[in-house]
Amino acid sequence: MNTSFLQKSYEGNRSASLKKEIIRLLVIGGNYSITDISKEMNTSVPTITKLIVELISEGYVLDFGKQGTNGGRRPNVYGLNPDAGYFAGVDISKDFISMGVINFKGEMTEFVGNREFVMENTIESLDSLCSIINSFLNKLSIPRDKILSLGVNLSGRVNSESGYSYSFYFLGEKPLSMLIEERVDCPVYIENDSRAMTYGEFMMGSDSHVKNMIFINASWGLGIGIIMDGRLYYGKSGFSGEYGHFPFFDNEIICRCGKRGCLETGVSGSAIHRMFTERLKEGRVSMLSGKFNNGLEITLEDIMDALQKEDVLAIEIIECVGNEMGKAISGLINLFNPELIVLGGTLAAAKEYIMLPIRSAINKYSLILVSKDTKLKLSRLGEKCGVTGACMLVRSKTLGLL
Amino acid sequence: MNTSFLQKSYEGNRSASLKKEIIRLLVIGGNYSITDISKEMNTSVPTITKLIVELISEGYVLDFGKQGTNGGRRPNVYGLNPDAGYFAGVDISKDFISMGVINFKGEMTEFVGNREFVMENTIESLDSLCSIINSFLNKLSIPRDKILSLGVNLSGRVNSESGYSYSFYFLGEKPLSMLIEERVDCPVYIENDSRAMTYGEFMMGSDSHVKNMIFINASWGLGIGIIMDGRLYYGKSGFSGEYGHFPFFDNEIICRCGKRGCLETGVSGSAIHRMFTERLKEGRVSMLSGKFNNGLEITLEDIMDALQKEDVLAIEIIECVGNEMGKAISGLINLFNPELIVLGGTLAAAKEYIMLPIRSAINKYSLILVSKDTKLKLSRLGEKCGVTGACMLVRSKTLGLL
DNA sequence: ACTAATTAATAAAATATATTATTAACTCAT
DNA sequence: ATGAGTTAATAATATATTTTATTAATTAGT
Repeated sequence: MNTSFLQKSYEGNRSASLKKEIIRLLVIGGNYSITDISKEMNTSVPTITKLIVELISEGYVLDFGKQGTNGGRRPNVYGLNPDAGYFAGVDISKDFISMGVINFKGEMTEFVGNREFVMENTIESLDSLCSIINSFLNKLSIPRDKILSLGVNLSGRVNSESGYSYSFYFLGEKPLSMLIEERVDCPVYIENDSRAMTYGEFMMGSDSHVKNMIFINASWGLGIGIIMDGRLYYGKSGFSGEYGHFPFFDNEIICRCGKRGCLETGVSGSAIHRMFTERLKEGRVSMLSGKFNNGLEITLEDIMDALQKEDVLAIEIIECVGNEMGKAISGLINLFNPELIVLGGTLAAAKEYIMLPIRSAINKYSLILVSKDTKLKLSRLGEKCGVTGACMLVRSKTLGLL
Repeated sequence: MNTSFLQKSYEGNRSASLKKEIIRLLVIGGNYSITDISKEMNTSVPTITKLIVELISEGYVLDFGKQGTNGGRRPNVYGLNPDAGYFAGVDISKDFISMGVINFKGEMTEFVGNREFVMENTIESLDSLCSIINSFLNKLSIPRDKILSLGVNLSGRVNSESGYSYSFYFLGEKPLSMLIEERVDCPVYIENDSRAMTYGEFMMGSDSHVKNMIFINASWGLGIGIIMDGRLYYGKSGFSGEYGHFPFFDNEIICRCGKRGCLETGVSGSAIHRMFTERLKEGRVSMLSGKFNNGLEITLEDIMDALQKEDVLAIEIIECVGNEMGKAISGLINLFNPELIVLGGTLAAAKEYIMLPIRSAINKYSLILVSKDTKLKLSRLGEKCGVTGACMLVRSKTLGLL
């Protein structure tokens, strides 16, 4: 019975499912002694011992020797073997892609951030994407067959289960995950970007005990991810979290989804970009006025840079958007009563410029009894959030931990 | 080892937890044969046989004899013993209380609907409530000690775990559940009304396979309940679902929560009541004009009655509110990607008068890809929804099935 | 430095659970 | 109505898991 616990056909097998539980524990909690695992899993020490021995011989687990003591005989501690396998992640945003790799233990060993890449809805663009991924993976010191799977983040509607992406790379009958799989020769899971980021923050964030959290991906668009009772929430087809298209405003701005009044039209990077260029057109001055008057395109990144340099117009617009975002977050607090809300994505770089108006709007618009439960934080992972999430999530999917 | 599987101290006990699983199966799926249970639970037939024999001798399960066949030897089928115990539920709304009892199998054996009762935030009001409950329970043919527990629904912020109610009956240091327990001499669990109704609809509704649903309790206020991945969602302190206080409108109407712009100020029974009386003041005519002009109070129930009689003003206002509600529901669809949305509460009596504008607003305001996943239905349970939910939920809590 | 107390790991015995074989109860086609 | 095929229930056997006892390794106090 030296078959891997990963195999699906062994689902009804107690020993395989206990092994999965052990792996889950080690994934979440790092290193454990046999006694701790035994207590945590309500399973006897001899049984755990047997399983750990097997997991070691299968290469998934390492014995890290004696641990610093707390009185009494020192236990051996066991943890995941970092070299048991690697997981790659790709995060595709509007104009950039980022890529990375984590080892079996979840430590990021490679990262390439914000490589320019313009996504188009064509097979050629997909080919070019996959060749970028391939050359990234080939350059690694890790042998290619040690990469167990690849996670790919996309924005918009993504059905992670079926592998279809409906908003980007919707190219005919085959699911996108299969198309990529054919090109990179490795199991591929696609995922909605906000959801992957949420999982990354959930797994790597400081508050690891948090069981109910909302992650807000405020980038060009606005999406959220939901962790409920410690599990990533998908919804019926994996389309949950499309908060950006909540009918929030009574404005006349047409959203990229075709509807009007969407939250995204007032609260998102694209909204900031629109408002900023509108103000410039109206003759408001900014440190970007020069570039603008020369007929050059102002990017969202330009605006975020200007903000860091305390550009008054940028500050003003961020504050205004932050206020509306705080109002929108208040709604989420009333709806979810979460323990934690994490703000991530491009706009999170605005730090206190955006957090301050958000906090004040929360005080104004949410039920105090509910919102006093809720901590609000900035993402710890920053620009690595998407890739970290892609990697962590693809590891969990591959190991069957979701 | 003839101790009840209900006892907490037996949590680490495999046989007790398997018994709980069997009970859970029987609660959800009705009657089962031993072979079916064995397959469903991935546990061997002899083990299940042993446990079923024990559960029968403990009085929880009955052998219902041979089942209609499907080829081969006919199996004995087993199900919950209806008389193993009873669960009482009380639903307290603005002006009425309803009460009921279910047997162990979940069948409602007693129901008293809409008894007039005005809730006030005083000990006297609580005393009077409890004496109503006591006289209801004493009049039953069921011996008092067979009532295993009592569930009480309240609107507003209710922490079901701690037993505190913060919006109503917030009477000093002791939790409300304890105060009621002292007066009715039976274990008491309090719950938010919308959440209890959600659970009732989830357990008794037609789509029993649905794992992701949202229930909308549109009564005097507006609350929702959330079922995610087959589990009732509470949030950190059990305050989730306060959609009525989502900052939705840019109006100047002060909500009962003290804030302005709350969804409830435009989408709720109280909103309909306000709009209706405003129109009457403005001189619009309705079949309620006479009553109004005589200086009598128009109730929400009056308006709903008028609607059934096709009162034009009532129809007009319901349609307008339905449109806004549909917009709000669109937001929920985008956020949750649910499989099912059930509309319940007082306003559900408006049936197609309100469903039509809701449906058309959903088409207008939600992402089609997401909303085509979602069925929208009226509550099947009607006025029994609250009590059913209270009973079903208190059974699940008592049996440890949540 | 030695002993009592504490925790870990292992071994032996006892218990629980699953597998397999056997018997029972039924349907359906001939 | 008879026997082949099917499913259920039970009995016997084999396997897995836990419990208890034992040994090992360590700390803290004297």
